[in-house]
Amino acid sequence: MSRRAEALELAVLGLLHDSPMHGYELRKQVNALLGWGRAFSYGTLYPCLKELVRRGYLAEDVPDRVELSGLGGRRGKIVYKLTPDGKERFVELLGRTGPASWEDEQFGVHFAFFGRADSATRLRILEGRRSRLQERLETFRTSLQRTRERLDAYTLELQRHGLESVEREVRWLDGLIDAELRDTVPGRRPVRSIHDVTRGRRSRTGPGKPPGRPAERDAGPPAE
Amino acid sequence: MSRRAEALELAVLGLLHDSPMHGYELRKQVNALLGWGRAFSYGTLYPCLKELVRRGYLAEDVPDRVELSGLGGRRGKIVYKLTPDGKERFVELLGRTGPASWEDEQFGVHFAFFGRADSATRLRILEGRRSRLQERLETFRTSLQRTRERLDAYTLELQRHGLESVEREVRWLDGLIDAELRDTVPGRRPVRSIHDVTRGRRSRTGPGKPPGRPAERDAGPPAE
DNA sequence: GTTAGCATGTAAGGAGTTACATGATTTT
DNA sequence: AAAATCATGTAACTCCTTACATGCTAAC
Repeated sequence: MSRRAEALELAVLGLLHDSPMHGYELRKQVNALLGWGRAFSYGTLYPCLKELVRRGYLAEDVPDRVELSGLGGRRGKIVYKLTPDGKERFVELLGRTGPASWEDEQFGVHFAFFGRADSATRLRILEGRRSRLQERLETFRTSLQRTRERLDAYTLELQRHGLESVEREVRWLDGLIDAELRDTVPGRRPVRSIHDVTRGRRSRTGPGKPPGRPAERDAGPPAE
Repeated sequence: MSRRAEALELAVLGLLHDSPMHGYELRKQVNALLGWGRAFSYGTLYPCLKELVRRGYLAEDVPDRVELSGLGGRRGKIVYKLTPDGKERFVELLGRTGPASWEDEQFGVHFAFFGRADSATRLRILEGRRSRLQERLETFRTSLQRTRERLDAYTLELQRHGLESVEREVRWLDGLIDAELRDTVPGRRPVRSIHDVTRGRRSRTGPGKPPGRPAERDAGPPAE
């Protein structure tokens, strides 16, 4: 089973946990959750639902239109909902903190359901993702350094922009990790607002920059 | 042929235009160009090279190890280079400004070779991409507005972050478009530095997109 | 002399989309 | 009553990766 398919499973379980739905509606929600280029087609979703039913994680609510047998086959909304086994499965998937959970395909779904995970899980995934991105950054930077001379302005600008995007995401993660630590380590206050957090303190890498600055630009590539 | 495969073709032609290479080296360069999650495997690259040779766009430089015939088959670096037909093909692909050129799969490659395209092409692609992203933004925002109430802090933060990233890319494009206009419309100075441009003026959301609006030709398959 | 990286290829298989088939319900 | 959208499904196909097979060349 691919990482993407696992992401789909988690998304389906998580969304149906909230409220039962039929496939058509579910697809829209899943795709909204996964965002932009991660959309799934019906050809993927329906078979996946069938499989989850087969494994006992979902139950189908077929509207009682029994009488119409004989022809065609039933055509009516099928509402899916989680079984107790499904809820168990959801919790199990939610608690997984291996590399898969912070790769591109799955990080988003895991994050979306962070509200139902415990703080330790959140922290492991956030930190895993951060170091994954930093790794990516390093590969990027070194390979850029080797070829910098031979690149024209546009290619260079493309690389620079890519680099900046990843750097930005690292800083975002820094903020979230900070918040996670602040909220749990000292006094165990519940998470209340994540919003102000992203422009709170950051930089767990250095002393610098007291709070306040809206962080609009900056981030020049590494000094050197 | 998929959009991704077209991106690969353009990348291969563009990189070999600069300097002949063998497959192994080429793969690294291609993947560096396409960046992060867009990497291709040998299973894709080698057949692609063969195909481009078959179509007459590439020529193989097999080192003259002729004598060793009979057994195994040749094992030596095969250096690929562009044929005149290949150069023509590159220019043709480079000049294409249809929807495909600004979708996620291909925008990056097109941008990387902007140095060899004319300003009109650059402008069409940049504007096409910008309006594509703005479209995405709008879908996002409206669907967010409908569901905002029922989302918890983490889901909301994920959406907010996604939105911000796209907004950021739009502003980046604004800067590039501005630069393109400044450099070509008034006095035809050559492009010199793209770097300072990204923090130039922005806000192009008003009524007037000055020059020719992006033409909707060459039939992209409708999104949904 | 053996590991590690360079280098080329291919066959099998998986994952997911497209295109189609069908029909219900709502809107115009 | 037509059009649009909601809704469910499946078979064929495409693209791409994985895993394997082969052998060269440099370093340790």
